[in-house]
Amino acid sequence: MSMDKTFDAASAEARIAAAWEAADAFAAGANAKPGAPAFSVVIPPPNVTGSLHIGHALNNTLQDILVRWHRMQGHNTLWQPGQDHAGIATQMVVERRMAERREPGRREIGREAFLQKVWAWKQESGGTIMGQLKRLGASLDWSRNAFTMSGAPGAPVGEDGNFHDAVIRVFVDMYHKGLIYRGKRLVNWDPHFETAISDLEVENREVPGHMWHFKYPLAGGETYEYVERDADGNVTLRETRDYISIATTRPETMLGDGAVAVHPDDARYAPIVGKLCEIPVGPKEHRRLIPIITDEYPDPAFGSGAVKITGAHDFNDYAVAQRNGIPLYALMDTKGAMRSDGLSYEESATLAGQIARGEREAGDVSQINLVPEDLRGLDRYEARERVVADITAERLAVTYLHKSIDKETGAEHLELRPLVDAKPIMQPFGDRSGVVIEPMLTDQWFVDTPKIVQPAIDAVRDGRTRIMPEQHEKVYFHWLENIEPWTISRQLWWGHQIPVWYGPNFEFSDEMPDEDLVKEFCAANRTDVEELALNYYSRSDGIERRVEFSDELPNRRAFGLRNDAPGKQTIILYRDPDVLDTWFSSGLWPIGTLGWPEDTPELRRYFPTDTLVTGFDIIFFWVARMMMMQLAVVDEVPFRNVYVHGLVRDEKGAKMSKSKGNVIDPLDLIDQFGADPLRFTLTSMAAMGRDPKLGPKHVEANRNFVTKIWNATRFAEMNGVFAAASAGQPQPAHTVNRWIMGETARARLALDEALAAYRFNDAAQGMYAFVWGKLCDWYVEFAKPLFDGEHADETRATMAWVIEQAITMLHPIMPFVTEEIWALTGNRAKMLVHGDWPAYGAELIDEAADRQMNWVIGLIEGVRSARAQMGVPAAAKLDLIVAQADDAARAALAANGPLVERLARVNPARDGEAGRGMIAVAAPGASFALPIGDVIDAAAETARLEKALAKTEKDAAGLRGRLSNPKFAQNADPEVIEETRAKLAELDEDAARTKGALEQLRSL
RNA sequence: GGGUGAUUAGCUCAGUGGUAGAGCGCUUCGUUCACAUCGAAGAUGUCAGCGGUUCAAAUCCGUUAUCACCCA
Repeated sequence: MSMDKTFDAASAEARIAAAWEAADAFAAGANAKPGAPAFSVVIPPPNVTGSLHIGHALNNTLQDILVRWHRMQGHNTLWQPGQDHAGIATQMVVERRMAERREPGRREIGREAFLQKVWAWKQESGGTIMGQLKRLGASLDWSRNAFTMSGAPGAPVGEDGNFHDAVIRVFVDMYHKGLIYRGKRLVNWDPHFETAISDLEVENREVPGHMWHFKYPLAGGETYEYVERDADGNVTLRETRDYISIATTRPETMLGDGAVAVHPDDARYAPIVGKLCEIPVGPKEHRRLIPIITDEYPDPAFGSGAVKITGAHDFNDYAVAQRNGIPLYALMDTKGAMRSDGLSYEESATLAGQIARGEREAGDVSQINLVPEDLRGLDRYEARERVVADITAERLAVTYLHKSIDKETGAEHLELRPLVDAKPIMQPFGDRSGVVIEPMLTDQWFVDTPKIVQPAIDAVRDGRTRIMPEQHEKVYFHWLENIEPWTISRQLWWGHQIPVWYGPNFEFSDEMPDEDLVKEFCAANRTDVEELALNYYSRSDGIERRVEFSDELPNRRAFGLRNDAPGKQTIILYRDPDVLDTWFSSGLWPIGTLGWPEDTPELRRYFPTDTLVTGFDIIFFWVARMMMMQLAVVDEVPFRNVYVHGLVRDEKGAKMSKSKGNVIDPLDLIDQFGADPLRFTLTSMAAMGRDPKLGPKHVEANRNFVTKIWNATRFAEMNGVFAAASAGQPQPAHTVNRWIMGETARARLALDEALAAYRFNDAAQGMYAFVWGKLCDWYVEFAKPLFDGEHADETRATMAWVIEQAITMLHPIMPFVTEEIWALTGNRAKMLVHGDWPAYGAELIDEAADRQMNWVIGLIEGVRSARAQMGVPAAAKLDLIVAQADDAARAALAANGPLVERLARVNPARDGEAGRGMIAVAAPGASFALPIGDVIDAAAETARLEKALAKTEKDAAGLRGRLSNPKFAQNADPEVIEETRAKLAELDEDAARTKGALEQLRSL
């Protein structure tokens, strides 16, 4: 057998991955020792439409390290894979595909047929990311692959999991506990997908916008004195006004204004609070009047200090409207166009006027449509232009005087222009659709999060779940402590349909608002619903009633009842057409993937899970919701640790984005360098609380690390190291071998400590320093002269062991190359993926060997440095004259002579005197001289030594100053004082030797 | 506006109180059979500024500046 010069990642990775899979190496409980503790991790389920990006690569590398580490320790390990069904994204992908194929649209083919197409798509293309994770080396238990829509009605064979049952069961339970309710509230509405979305699916971005300033005339031509003052109270403006000035970025919503609000302390508007003003849009004859009210919300320093209140189209305004009993007039339809339904503008304006004057209770205002006929059906942006144009034409825009000079006549020209500020404004965008989100007043289902939030807060406060790094706990608490109800209904087809059926309300009255005319029945299936319904509809009125299900949404005022014959009625129930937010199902991921609501062995063994590894961007989306849901449903935390990693950025620290074109595809990096270097790079950058900045350079550097350890193994193999090796831990006699075993133990201790603390970067960098800096740079070099001597056997055994230990410890980070080396270097009973994690520690550290080898390394470095600085040709072999040496130094030299000779390129040491033509090298307890011939440049040697002396003396002076400070002696740790003394003594000795060498140089 | 974090070598970053490190890059040298995807040697720092606590501060506290992210 002989090894190639480099590790061929491309061919080896596929082969090794196949071998792992064939051996079921990643199955739950694989390699578990009897009675071993469990270790379980659930993957943050990637989106079924997704493909692997660099963030997934980081996230899954870190999880894989933890999982492989525990599995090798013999723990009963499960890493649970799966995907979520991504309601909006998937529906979008499938609809787009249907359009590309010129197939009839979703509404034409109907819900059931559409869902079949989604399932077909899922089975065909939904597994992309899972295959990509395999390329990364992720050791997930693929046999347990889960899906948040598994087991839903219509799911094809092979998709028959339990997840649907779990989701429905939770909804029904929470409904009956009063934790889920239906209501009309302002929600984020995506006009593109025509569905509600949660606030977390909204991205607020600053975009260029405009601020218009308009005059709302006071009712009946009233006037008031408007006074503005500066900070000192001096009047800066005083004028009589017959209007109040309003600033807005959304003029089209003026049509739905219910009031104008000013701050209660704002003296400028005090004279007109409580009066009515006129909205300056719409047909002149039906101008609406709205009240001027006070509320804490307006900021007197912002704009004019007066704010128009459009409760149905702005979240802040909604709150003001709620506080002050201002009606909410909806202006738009589901596509974000101006409404065309409901009453005529004239009727609507009349009713609204009566409400504003207090002549009429607001009540249900849903039929009131305050969009003038000429604007109905227009897109919201067209409507905006029209409104602005109309107001400007009517001279009700606030204006400023624009001065220009006619170039030809030189005449000064004054003109009033409308005041429009171009300025950046924050706008909400749908994170999937990219269109501007419209706050909309709609009927939706909500989780009453304030009712279930406390256990999730407590669990982190009392440490049952730990979030790392700690700073993210603050984010978690802050969000949960200010939590809003969670909108969980979506106006989509792909998802878990809400298990609520509607029938007629038998307690209705004519005054009831529409939504109370229905009776809700919530149950997991039709049988249960039928029972609930029959229970409700059985009256002692002698009429026999049966229940029928329908998908048709009946007319609300006459629905749900059919008289079949005298004394016989059929109640028609229809199901809520909406589906649940994908995150509602993902929130149940830990229990759902383990088989809940069944009481499965997996649930008992692996729940609660150990560690959740995730990005900070989904702390709210996911971590907080899983905490709330699991605690609400099974009264247990879903995981004990949450490790939050950073966001992978490009080399310059910029966020990766398609539009910037700086996206790094992990699969490209794997193709180019291999999965191991990518994994190692991401790991070494995963410092707690920092964002890794990744460039191909880094990956290349770590590919070289793979090559390095590969070649160290190749060297060992060429020297018969593995042929001779016997299994087990060697007990060598030679200092070099004893030393490297101690270094191996140190590496093991540091690695386990780092991994236990989730300090992935320390784990990777520690192994890098050990393998390259200790094993390759020194041990392999030291071993070369030993392969022929009396210590040849033990050196081979030690090298075999050290390499085996190194690849074992590196396996969690770099599974492929280590598995390959494992197979090439021995007849193994099992694969390295199931290798035994080492447990040795400090007992392998031989302090004497340590001291001796560090002395040897120091001497070799001293000689090399002196040679290089004095320009001695690299090939020249010098004599090594021992001018002076203590016993320890002599012993070290005697034991390691051949090593020093080889690595420092010197002849065997001999005693002698330093003299002409020699350069000086000092080591602890010894002085050496190296004759380099008569051509020595005395000036250069003097300069070299003086430079070294200056540094030593400077360091020594610092230490001396510290030691001579009485307060230091008084306050510092005795250990620290002792260390400082020892260090100073060493420096003094070093300085003395160098001085001696300098004197000698001068005297010659 | 509020919150959080960052600021350390040319670059990317480690460094939780004892006098500063790594990788990459750079300079010089090197075909001795593990590796040129390598080796040896070398240069490079007001640890953002200011103030404080301490025997001792990159590290703790305050403050300023700049940048980034999150939330309004």
